[in-house]
Amino acid sequence: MPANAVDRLAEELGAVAGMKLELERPSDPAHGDFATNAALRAAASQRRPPRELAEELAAHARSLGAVERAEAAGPGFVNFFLADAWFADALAEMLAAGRDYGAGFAVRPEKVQVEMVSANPTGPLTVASARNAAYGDAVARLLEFGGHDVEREYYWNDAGRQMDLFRASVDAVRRGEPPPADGYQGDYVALLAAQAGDPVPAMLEQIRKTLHRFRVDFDSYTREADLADEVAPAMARIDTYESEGTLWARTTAQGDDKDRPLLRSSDGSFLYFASDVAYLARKLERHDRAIYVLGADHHGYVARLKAAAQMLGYDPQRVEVLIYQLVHLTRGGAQTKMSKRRGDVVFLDEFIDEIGVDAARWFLSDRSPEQTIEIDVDLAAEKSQKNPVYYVQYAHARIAGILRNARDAEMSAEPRGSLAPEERELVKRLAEFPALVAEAADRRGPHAVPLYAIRVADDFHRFYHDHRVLESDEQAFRLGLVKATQNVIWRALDLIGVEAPESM
RNA sequence: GCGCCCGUAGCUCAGUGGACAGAGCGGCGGACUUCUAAUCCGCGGGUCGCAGGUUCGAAUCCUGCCGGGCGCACCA
Repeated sequence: MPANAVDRLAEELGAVAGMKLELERPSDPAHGDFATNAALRAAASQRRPPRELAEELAAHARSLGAVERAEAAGPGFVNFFLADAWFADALAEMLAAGRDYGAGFAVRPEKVQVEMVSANPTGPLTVASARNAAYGDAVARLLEFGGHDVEREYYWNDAGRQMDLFRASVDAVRRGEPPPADGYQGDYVALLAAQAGDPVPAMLEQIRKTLHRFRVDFDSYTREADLADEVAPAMARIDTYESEGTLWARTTAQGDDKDRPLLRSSDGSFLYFASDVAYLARKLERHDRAIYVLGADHHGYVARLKAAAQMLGYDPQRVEVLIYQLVHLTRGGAQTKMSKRRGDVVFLDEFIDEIGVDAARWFLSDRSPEQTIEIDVDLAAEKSQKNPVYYVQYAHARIAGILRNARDAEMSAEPRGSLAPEERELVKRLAEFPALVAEAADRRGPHAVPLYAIRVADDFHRFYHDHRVLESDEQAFRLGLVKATQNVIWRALDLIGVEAPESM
C-alpha cells in the first residue's frame, strides 16, 4: 500500500476506474482539490472521446468515501473535491511519521558515493566550490532521506604541477622572495609561510574546517597517492595502444571525442587520467553508484569517465556526473571575478561572514544546477522580508512559539467541525512533500525543495493570519496541523543544510 | 569550427506535453487590543530569443538560426 495519502488516493481512483492515473494540484481552486488528465492521455489508445472517458472516471470516483464530488471538466480533465475525512487521514500519517514524513522513497536502496568539492588545496575555498558543496551535499541529503547509503568523498592531490607551484610560492615568501611566475599570492600564502612544514596538508585542514562551518562534512578523503598501487592494474584492464612515444586509452571507441594519453612521454610517469581510471575502478568496486559533482568548466570529463567505466567493464549507468553552472557575485550591480591566484577573490569564509551560513546555503541551493547563479551579496545579507530564507524560518519560529505556549496540550488529526479553506490548503501542501522530495532526488534537483518550502510558509502564514490555534474550538486539530507543518519545514530546510530556529 | 548549458514579467528565477504561463524582489494602496506585523490582503506588468516542424494540445519534443556563458592540454 502506498505510503502517503495522495498516492493512495490515486491508486484507489485508478482501481475503480480501471486505469492508472496521476493526480496533480490544479492552480485554479474551482478545479478541485486534485485533478487528473488521465482521460486525455487514454483517449487516443482507447479510441474514445476524452470527455466521455472523463465522465466515466468521475462517476466511478464518486463511489469512494474520500471523494465528495467529482466532475469532468474542460477538454477531458476530472476534478476531485475531497471530503474532510481524507484530510484527517493525511494529517494522521504526517503526525505518525514526524520529521521522517516523506522519507524512504528509494525503490531499491543503493550504496552511493557522492564525490564533491575535491578542490586542490592550493588556497581557501571560493564561492565556486561553495556551490559544489551546497549542491552535492543537498543531493547527498536527499539520497539519504530516500533510504540510500551515502558516502561523501573528497579527492585531493598532494603532488603535481599546481601543488609544486603552490609549495614554491610559500617557500618563496619564507625566503623573502617574490612568488614564481604564475605562482600563488595573497594573505593566506603569507600565513602559511609563517607556519613551519608542508603547506598542503595545512591548507586542506583549513578547507575541511570551512566546509564544516558550511555544514558539509566528509566521510572519506582520498589522495591521488592512495591510488598508486592500483593504477597499473587498472591500465591492464582497459583498451590501450602505443603511439607518439606514449600510451593511450582508446576512449573514442566509447564515445569520447578524443583518445586520452596515460603517460607523460618525457618521464613515463602516469598522467591524471590514469589515476582517474584507477579511482573510478575503486569507486565502482566499493559502491553501486558513483556520483561526481563537477562545475561546468569540467563538463568535458563526462564522456571520458563514461568511456572509462565502459572499458573497465562496468555499466556506465552506474557513473553519474552532475554538472552545475558557475556563480557570479554582484554587489550593487558590479561583478566580482573569482580567481585563486589573484588578490581580489571572494572566499567562502568571507562570503559566510557576510551573509551567514543559512543565507549562503539557501542562495546556492535554490536555483536549478544548470542555471548560472547570480547572487547580489548586499541583498542576500539583508535580514529582512526581502529574503526568502528568513520568511521560511520565521514560519518555523512562529510555530515553535505556539507549541511553547501550548505546553503539552493534546493534538489530533481529527477536526471537530468542518475544515476551513486555509486548513485544507495547508494539509494539501504538506501532502505534496513525499512526491516532491522523491522527484527532487530522482532528478538530482534539490532546488525544488527550498522553492516548495516557500509555498509551505505561504500557506502557513495565511492560515495563521486567519485562524487562532490556542483556545480555539479546533485547538487539538490545529496543534496537529501546525506541528506537521513545522516538521515539513524543518525537513525541507535540513535537506539544504539550513537551520530551523525556535525563535527569531 | 566542434561539444555542453542558458535565453520566460523591469530584475532574479520556477515550470522535462495538458485547463487563462507562475513566484520572489522592486512599484502603488490597505490590515496589529490577538499564539511573533521578519506577517497578511488588494492592484499592475508576457511576441515564453526568432523561424519552421511533430501533436487533438508545445514554454516543454525535433530541425535551423540569433544572442550569452563554459569547455575543446602529455594541467588538474
